[in-house]
Amino acid sequence: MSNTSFGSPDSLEGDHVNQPDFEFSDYLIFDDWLDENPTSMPTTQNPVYPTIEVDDFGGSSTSHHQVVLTRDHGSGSLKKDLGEKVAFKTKSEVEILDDGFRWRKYGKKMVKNSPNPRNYYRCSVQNCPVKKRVERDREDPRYVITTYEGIHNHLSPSNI
DNA sequence: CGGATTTGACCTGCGC
DNA sequence: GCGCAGGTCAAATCCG
Repeated sequence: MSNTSFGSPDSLEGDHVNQPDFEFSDYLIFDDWLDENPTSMPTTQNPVYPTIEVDDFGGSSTSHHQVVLTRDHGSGSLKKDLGEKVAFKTKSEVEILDDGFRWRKYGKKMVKNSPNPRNYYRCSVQNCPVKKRVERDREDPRYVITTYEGIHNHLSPSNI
């Protein structure tokens, strides 16, 4: 897969399009953060869209992450949710960010809401029910919206 | 050879 | 009841 259609000359780092250093587990801290701020707990009635700026990723690039935590745990919900549902909005040229886990793409779909295709990934670990949805922002193709669904059953890919 | 990727088809839920 | 949109599967293909 050598699709480098997004190889824009406006490279953030010049060489490394894949941040090889940062631990994606850092993102998961946001979930804890939410847990400690129940007053900020977003609901289906009052969604909260906190914006977190991370300017120390790998120490070489500045990234802005908008975190949208969705707790669609309504008692009347007919859908069965795998657990947590977290959406990240990340400024990146590539959608395949090295978050430390191994993902296997299992689908691609063109969504009506966006001119860009939406990609579906699943954690390569068999026990892991975690799914990931990646799509580009409709208004800002430079941004990638990543939605995680579920919780990893394993500590880290290194522990497989 | 094994694992990952691709792409179209199929299935399900929801709205009208 | 029908159509649309989103989500998932699975066979074929490619790469390391």
